[in-house]
Amino acid sequence: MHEYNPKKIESKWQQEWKKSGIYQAEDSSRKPKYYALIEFPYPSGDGLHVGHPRPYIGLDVISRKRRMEGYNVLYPIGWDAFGLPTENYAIKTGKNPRQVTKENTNTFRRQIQSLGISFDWSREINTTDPKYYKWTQWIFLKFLEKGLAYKAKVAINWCPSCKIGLANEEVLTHSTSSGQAAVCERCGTPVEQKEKEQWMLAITKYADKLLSGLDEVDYPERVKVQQRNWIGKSEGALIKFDDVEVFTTRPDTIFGATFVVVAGKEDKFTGRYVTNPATNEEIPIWEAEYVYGDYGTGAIMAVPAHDERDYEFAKKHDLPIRHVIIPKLTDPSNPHQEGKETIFRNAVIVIVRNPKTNEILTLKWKKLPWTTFVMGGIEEGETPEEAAIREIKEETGYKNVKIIKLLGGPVHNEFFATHKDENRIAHTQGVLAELIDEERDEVSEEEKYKYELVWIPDSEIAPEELKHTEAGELLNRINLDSAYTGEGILINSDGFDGLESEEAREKITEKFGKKVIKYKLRDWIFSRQRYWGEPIPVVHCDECGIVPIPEKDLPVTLPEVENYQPTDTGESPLVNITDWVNTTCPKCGGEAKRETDVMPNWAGSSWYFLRYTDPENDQALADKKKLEYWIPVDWYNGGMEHTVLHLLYSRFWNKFLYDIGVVPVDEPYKKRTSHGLILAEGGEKMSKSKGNVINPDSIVERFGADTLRLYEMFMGPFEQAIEWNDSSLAGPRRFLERVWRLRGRTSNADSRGPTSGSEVLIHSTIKKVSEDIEALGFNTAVSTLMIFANDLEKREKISKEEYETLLKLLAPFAPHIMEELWRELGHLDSIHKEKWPEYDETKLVSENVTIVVQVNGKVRGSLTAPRDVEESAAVKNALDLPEIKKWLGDKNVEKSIYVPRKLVNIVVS
RNA sequence: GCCGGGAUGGCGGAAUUGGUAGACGCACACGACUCAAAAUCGUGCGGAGUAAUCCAUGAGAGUUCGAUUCUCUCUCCCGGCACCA
Repeated sequence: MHEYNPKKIESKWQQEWKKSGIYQAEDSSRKPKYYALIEFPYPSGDGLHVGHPRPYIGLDVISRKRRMEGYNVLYPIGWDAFGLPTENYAIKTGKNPRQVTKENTNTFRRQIQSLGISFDWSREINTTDPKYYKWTQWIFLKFLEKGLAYKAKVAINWCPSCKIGLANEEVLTHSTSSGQAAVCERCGTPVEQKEKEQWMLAITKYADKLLSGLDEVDYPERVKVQQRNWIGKSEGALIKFDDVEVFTTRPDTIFGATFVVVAGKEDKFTGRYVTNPATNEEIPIWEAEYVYGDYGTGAIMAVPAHDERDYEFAKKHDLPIRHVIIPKLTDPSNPHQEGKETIFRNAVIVIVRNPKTNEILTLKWKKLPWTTFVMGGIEEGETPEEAAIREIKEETGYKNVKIIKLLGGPVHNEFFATHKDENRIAHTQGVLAELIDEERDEVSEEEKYKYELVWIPDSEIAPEELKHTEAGELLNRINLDSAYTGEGILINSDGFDGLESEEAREKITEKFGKKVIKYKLRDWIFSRQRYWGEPIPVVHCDECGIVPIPEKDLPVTLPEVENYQPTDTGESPLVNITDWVNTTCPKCGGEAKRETDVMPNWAGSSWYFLRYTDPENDQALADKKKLEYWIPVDWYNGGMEHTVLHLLYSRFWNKFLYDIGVVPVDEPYKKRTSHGLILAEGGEKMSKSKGNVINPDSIVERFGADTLRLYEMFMGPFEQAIEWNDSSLAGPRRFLERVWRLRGRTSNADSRGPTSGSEVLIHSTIKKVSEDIEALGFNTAVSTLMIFANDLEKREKISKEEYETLLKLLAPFAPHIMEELWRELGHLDSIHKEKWPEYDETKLVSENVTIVVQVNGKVRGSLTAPRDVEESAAVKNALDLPEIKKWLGDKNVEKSIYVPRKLVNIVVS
């Protein structure tokens, strides 16, 4: 038999597959459809590196398996080719961006095709093709028509190096020694704010739909969390403090609002007073940086008792703190009882500390199983501090104590007082006190009789040993200097006292303000003042204003230009192409100028998955029937870096197109997964500038595409970042060679089925490989196949059926070599059209099982027994094993544990 | 600071309704074949110990007959958010 020569067979089968078109999706088929999608690449001048194909191979394995399972699969590819790097490269080299794009896509195409990915190349698209961007422009006009595209003067993030405005999503915040710096995502230059007229897309109108849609899709939780964070929805109230309107999510705390804070630069407010509409108090307006001018109303009501930032601010400027929300506790062992009277009282709990010994005073009750702190009711007209001092004297006799501080606000505690047979609600104020000296008076006989005093070192105080439900909360507060930001019961809130936060929010909002929903999400700045993008298809006419280009005149194509340099004024280089700019108004026929801004590079990728269903259509972005057949995408894999950019934008566009009746479903992607990056050896990202890029061409040259594919699937968990390791490629290559050589053992074996002993292995292999592939466990799927092949290798004869099963299971991973071996076995048609192997559930377990024997939980031996062996027999056999007897000696067998088919544990003492 | 995810041999990594830790592969060592080398095949390969055996899944505690897996505390690493009222 000849040697395994990947170079020869890989190009042979690639040509063969191309000729027969076996990976082309059918637009009408009786088979169920499956749409697998990867993020189409940006064809940069650097060419492909070994990280690019990882997702392509992953979904290729899925796609190939799906075809074998009888699906009509669409697995397309194209080029996301508009954008800055190409334009900058073109400027630098004096080439035309169109030409650069063509060269780059040729390189990428050749490289990807050398890997034998089962893309349907007949549907290849390119966002820079006028036949494609005609429809990008068409969608823009629909946005315009529906009022979702508009022009606005906004402060944009301007990158002085790229000379381009950036969307919020394209700006990174970096921590620096001097605080936070906003920098350009692409080049790292600090961004400047620049006021400019910009085209905007009203993505905020879709904020709620983008949020609620997440509930029905199968995305990784962290992707959903990131999108939710980015949208940043919060429900609250707008409330007027005279002419200052504030936004708050906690209207339930309004009675604690002791001042108002406005964002900086709001000079007209500072030094003034406004009325708190709830308390009718005059409260001051302060100005602080922690309030943002561009969120909410740019003003807040400050509730220092219940907001950390307000609390810090109030402490610093000595502003009043009023507690209006108190935590609600109930005693789980003594809950309120039905039909009993409920008694309310205000109380103090006093934590008395002796600073000399660092001990805390507790009272150990004599007739009751309680340990408590000093405590008692607050009497009419008494402050909590006064009540505390009085109770200390009465209960302990200590004469000289001082109050250190109140422990935050009161706590609401509900319990049933067994000794009094009544329900109690106590609002308990924690007080911290210290002994000045240890001088004591005698306490009354009555008090002496009730309890003894026990001093406990403060490090040993255990809240669960104290009777008070609120003990833990109060002890925490000793060292805490902060606001209570949780929810609870309202106090000091006039007619709202006793309500819980949630109900109070409703009622207070109703009375003093109005309900409102705010988002962090901003409208999408859609203009770029560059050349290499889709022209925004409108003209500016002195008579008619902004006029859209009629649909029949689309696309508005980019003019050929000599000079692409961006301008320092921030205008597009297109403004200088007067031939192109000067045109006539489609409405009045008068003179008009074309819009010179182009779209951001996110535009083309926001709808490309729709175009694959019908890439040549010149009457619509895609035929409606085809969209109905193919959309939604069943499985979309892409990088985490696109979670709040591309993924959010394309969901937005799809929802819009759904609303205007163009696409059939509102969520474009049923399932989303993400792959981990492949890092250079040493753990750094691969980049041309670092010179650590590994080109797949060299790997294909040395090992072959099948080895590269297999290695990328085997190297580690698909979703995790992993370092490239050149020497590890040898393993997958050797494995393929072994599979190649195994064919020699099958030639004379005409026995059909596997022998009974190997049946368990083959069925469990099929099961595990099938399941692992679905769960992105490609690495363990491959190792399972290696185990299977290793087992076959040890046998003298291999049945054809077993060998063919191995080939079929490996076909999605290493398609060329498996095709070759398959044909060598005499098959006339492709292995990739074969049926995916199925397993028989009843053949997954063997007659005999190995049972591990432990003594006191440590493995000391094993035995073989029939799989349905009785517990008593298993234990008896275990006890009879010589290696077990050794461990038992004359010890007493206390008990045994039997896990069926797995383990016996003998417990001795 | 808050929210996720993670830490297992020299290396990549397996194993979780708690049940033989280190599958599979890389590297390495020794042996066979060879004049020799490569390739291939075989054996070994967490640490200590001649061995019996003991120790070992970031650290410490707990629950359990039994813990990489569950609970608590802590350390470090990665990702996201970061005054959003």
